[in-house]
Parts: sequence; C-alpha cells; structure tokens
Amino acid sequence: MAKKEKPFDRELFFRALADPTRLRIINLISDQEVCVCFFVEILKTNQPKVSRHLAYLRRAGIVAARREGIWVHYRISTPNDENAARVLKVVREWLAQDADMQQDRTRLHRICCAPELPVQLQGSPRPTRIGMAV
Amino acid sequence: MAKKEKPFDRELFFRALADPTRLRIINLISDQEVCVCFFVEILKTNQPKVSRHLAYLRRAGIVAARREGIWVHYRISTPNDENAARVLKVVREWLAQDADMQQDRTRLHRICCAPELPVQLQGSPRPTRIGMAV
DNA sequence: TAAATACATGCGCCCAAGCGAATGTGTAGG
DNA sequence: CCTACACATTCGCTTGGGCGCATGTATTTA
Repeated sequence: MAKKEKPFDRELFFRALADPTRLRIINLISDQEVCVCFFVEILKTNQPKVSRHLAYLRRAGIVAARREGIWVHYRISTPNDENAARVLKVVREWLAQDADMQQDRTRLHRICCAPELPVQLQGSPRPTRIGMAV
Repeated sequence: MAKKEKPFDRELFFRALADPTRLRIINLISDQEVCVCFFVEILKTNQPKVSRHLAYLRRAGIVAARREGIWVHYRISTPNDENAARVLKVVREWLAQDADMQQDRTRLHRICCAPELPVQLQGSPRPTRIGMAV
C-alpha cells in the first residue's frame, strides 16, 4: 500500500514545456490559483484547447487542479522529481522576464482586478494568490 | 554590421530537450569534446540519426561543432539566452544524476580509455576534456 | 429530474518530426 | 584525379501531436 509515486517521466515533462500555449498557461498561473475560464479569456482561444493543454500539464506533474463546485482552479504543482522542480523553477523565472509573458499577466491582472468582470466571466471566481512553498 | 544574434528560439530550445536521444547526447558530451563516431558507437544506432540529432541541438544553440580533418568534435555550447543557459545547466546536472545516463558515460569512458579502441573506432580521436567556462 | 453551466474527452484532419536508406559534401592520402 | 573515409543531408514513409468540432461528465439550481 506504499509507493503510489510513478517514476517521473522526464520526456513528458520536457514535451510539456515545448509548447507556447502551455508556457503561457504556466506563466499566467504564476503564484495564483486560476480558474479555467480565465485562461480561455486571456489566451483568446476555445475551451477544449485550454482543457487539453491543462490535462497535458497535469500528466507532466507541472500543474494541479482543485474543483470548487462547477469551477476548477489550477495552480503550479511541484514535480515529484527534485531536478524537474529545479528546472521548472528556472523556467518560471525565465518566463517572468519575457515581454510577451508579462503582457499576458498584465491583461489577467487588469481583468480580474477590475470592479466588473467582462460578460463571459460574470460570476467566475477571480484568481487568488496562494502560499508558495517553493 | 552589428547584431548577428538571432532572437533566441525558446520553443526550439525546449523541443530539443524533449527527445531521449538528444538528452543522451548532451549527457555523453558532458564537459568533453566528443567525436561523432563515438555517439554512433555508444548509442548503438546509425550515423545519419546521430547526425540529425546533432544538427537539431546545433540549431537550438545547445551544442557547437569543430571540424578537425575528417572528424567533427562536438561540445556543449552556452546558449545566447542567459535564462536558457541556466535551464541547460540544471538539466545537465539532472542528467548527471540519472542512472541510465551514468551508464552511458561509463561505457564511453571504458571505451575511450581502453588501450585499444574497438575496430569501428580505430584511429578516431578520443574525447578530450575541455575547459568549462560555466 | 430536468436544464444550465463549466470543464473534460473523443473524433477526424492535418502538419511536424523521427526513422531507415540512399545520396551528397568535405577532407586526407595515394 | 580518384578513392576512401567521416559526416551531413535528402527522400519517402510512418507516427504523434495540436487543432476544431461535437459530445460526454460533473455540479448546481429550479
């Protein structure tokens, strides 16, 4: 009844990072818990696409999901593998410095901190900062 | 006449890391200059395959080549992008700890340090340690 | 239980990437 | 030159991944 841990899949991990949409998602999450609907809005794409990329990141151990009623919140997950965690940390710092990525975060910040959410997001739970165990 | 530097391609960089053969090559190079023929021998594969993966790593700015007569030596190249360089550093440390990767390095070490090279490698220049600027 | 909402997944299409086999390129030696 | 050698590249094939679209699932509310 021990050892649920599957051996960490390094290939899957790197492939997960080898896609611009997934990197944008990782960047958008930052140190928050973000509802799926916000990704759809910021990335200006359709919901299935976002959902599939989130599933990919989940399988790779990069993000974790938490359901709250009808909504699902995503946050960064520290990979099981210590070295993968180190890589992810550096990658996130890299993204944080990128101009386009900063724009994405700015747009998310503008939307979720505005007094009124846009029509598509009425009633959606806004992103919330979470404690980063690092 | 300035700025030959193309803007660093982050996607290409990550895709380069998302392949087991290319990771094995990165690991084998370690802090040496290694002749192509040794990759063919250690990876137990054909020469075109190795050559294509090496070309991929070159385009991604991860390795550099140096011709010496009929032989071509490959070494790790520090990526133009500072953050990419940080990622690569962590990735290489990761590989260095991996059991399978250690086996590869051991086999390379055994072959190139033996008094007699195997038949396929007769006359090939052995890998040589190079100064790592880090 | 039925409808609405938010998200996940299955399906088919297309394109990129990896592969083996053949061919091309550059270099040393006769 | 011509050959031999090491390596690079091209070609055709096959596979995997991302995409849009349609459908499935889970949860809340009426």
